[in-house]
Amino acid sequence: MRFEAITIKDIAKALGLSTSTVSRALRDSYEISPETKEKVLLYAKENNYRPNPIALSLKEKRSSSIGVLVCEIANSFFSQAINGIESVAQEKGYNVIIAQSKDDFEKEISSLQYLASRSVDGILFSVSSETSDFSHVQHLHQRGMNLVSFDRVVDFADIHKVSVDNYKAAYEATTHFIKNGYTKIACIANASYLSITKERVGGYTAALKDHNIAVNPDNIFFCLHGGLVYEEIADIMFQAMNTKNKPDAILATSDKITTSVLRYCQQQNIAIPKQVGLVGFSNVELTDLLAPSLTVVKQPAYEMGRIAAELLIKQIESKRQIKDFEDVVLATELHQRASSEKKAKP
Amino acid sequence: MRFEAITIKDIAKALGLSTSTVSRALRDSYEISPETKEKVLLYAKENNYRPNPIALSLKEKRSSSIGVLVCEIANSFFSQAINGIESVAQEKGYNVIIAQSKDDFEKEISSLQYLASRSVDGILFSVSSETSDFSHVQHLHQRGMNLVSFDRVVDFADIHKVSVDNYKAAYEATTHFIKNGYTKIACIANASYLSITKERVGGYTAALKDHNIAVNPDNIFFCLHGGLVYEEIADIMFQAMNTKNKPDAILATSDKITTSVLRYCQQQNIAIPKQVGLVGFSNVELTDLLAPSLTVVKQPAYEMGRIAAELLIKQIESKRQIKDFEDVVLATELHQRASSEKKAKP
DNA sequence: TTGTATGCGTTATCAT
DNA sequence: ATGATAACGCATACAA
Repeated sequence: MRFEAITIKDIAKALGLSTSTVSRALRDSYEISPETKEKVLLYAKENNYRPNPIALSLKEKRSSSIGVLVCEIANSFFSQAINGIESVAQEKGYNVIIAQSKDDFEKEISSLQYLASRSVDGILFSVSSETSDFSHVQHLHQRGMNLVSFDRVVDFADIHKVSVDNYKAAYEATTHFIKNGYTKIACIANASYLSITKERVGGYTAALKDHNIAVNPDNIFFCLHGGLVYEEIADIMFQAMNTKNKPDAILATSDKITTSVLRYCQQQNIAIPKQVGLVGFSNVELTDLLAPSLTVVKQPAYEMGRIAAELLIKQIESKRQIKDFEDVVLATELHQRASSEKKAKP
Repeated sequence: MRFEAITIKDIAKALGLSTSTVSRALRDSYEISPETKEKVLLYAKENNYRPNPIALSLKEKRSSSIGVLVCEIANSFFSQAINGIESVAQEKGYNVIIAQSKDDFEKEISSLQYLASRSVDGILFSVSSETSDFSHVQHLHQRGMNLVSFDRVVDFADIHKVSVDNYKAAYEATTHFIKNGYTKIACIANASYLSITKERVGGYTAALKDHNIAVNPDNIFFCLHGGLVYEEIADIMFQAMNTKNKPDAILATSDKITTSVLRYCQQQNIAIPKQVGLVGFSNVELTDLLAPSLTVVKQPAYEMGRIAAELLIKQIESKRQIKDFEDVVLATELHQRASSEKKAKP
């Protein structure tokens, strides 16, 4: 036996009514007699009737669900963002469907396609660090899919973007170093073409300039981390710590970079912040516990998720209103045309 | 303009064919001429045709999606489990729909109802720590919903359960203490009625007994943590560390408990493992980084998620086969009845 | 080889 | 106040 739920048809058959009567009774329509209403409602409750959301979706051309594409669910930054997204979706009556890109461009495309093929009303997405070609996103957008880009945002003029104030965070972190006497500050960032990277590096260089410290390009490191974050960071750290102009501080501009730098320092017995200052972007709750001397720039992932979800749902629902309005106009036109034809005929 | 995708009907109209021909051409049916097939396939590709999964769901009475109910997405244990679930779902062509119970019994019921109302083919769930009444789950099960219980499992005979070997893990952790000279070992566990708690405490007491150490009930602490984990653990720690028979080691039997104990020890300047030994269950990748002296029992959340998802999908698909078989039998019967009636008639 | 008709569950429109 | 019917997009049994 499989899960067989009761339908309007079943209720109608059981009570000797038509499906339309039952449907109207369930929706508490004014044109149904109180007795019938009561009968139907009672039967529905007793038999635990639930409208079939799929039939509803087909009819209403919407699914009441939103898709979320992140590179990795188990990344604490994204899981917190999803948490925020889910909380908003729940409030507004939407389902959340999750997909991962695993930082793989091909998987990103196929996941977006999958979500887009009319099973979701809108998509929240964070592009993978591999992604520099955004035509797949643009294509979806042109076809009218509701999209909101978050965290690692795409920079199209007309797609909503939600991200933390990376510039400000990096600026403040760098200033924090300078005020504490550090001057040779290295910056380790993600892939250079990502907007978050540009913003963070921008804040870093601006802070240096504002304090009359020359920006040394050799002190800015980018990484692509195709799954091997630690090894990549270890390479960068080795490189950085073995130059003649060794940095005295490091700005680690992402969660994974921060923890990797921490791990490297621990393995190499590099004391923080005595031998090298460190400010890291992080969401991992334990960071301050494990390395009390580490200054952390908290990324408000949960709030970002909430804001992005609110934006997307607002977009979905406003577009639906416009559509409804257009339908009314169209219907009126058709009606007028029909009646004028009627007049012309006899 | 909203997202308007092309349908079979559109293709049929454009090519002057019927919808069924197009449908069959797309499914590469043998009864369609090569030329027609080619025409249809070409047009479909050019116009980026995607079948509407919702219409398919309605027709096939399945949604190709599975629901996952956890208490908190942002909990690293669950986000890793979801990661595993998603990877299997992806392989098998299923969507993953996420719901959170936030450790709230009412929310757990409503989320399950929501997922169950025919929008998912099966549900993977981990009950909230508040849950001791399982009638909502049992009800779903009786109605034929595919269910797999994971992590915090329910103990019905006929619902699949997937969880880590908690007994063994706790047994080995406790033995580890004993071999290292600790004898006054306290155990901090979750709510006492949870199966995972019973297993973990069972492993702990068994290890003590097997090494001829008396089990002291005062050394076993349970917590319910309705959102305030740290405060609760801090209370327990204070209580434990201020008895005349102060424990020399602590077995922390969950992720959150482990990190809370760590935090408490740090705040109170209790050195680990010199003043107090600690073995913690954990999934947080940083644990070994921040407290190198901490022994960690890794919980294979990802693998658990994969196994649970595989089990659920297998269940869904085998049940579908049975249903198909029954349909064939039924159809044959109807056919035979119809033909015998035909014979009887003239 | 192709077209027509039906049904999945629901609601809206039109009829009674 | 209630019933019959069409439509949403798709697949398929049946008809031609």
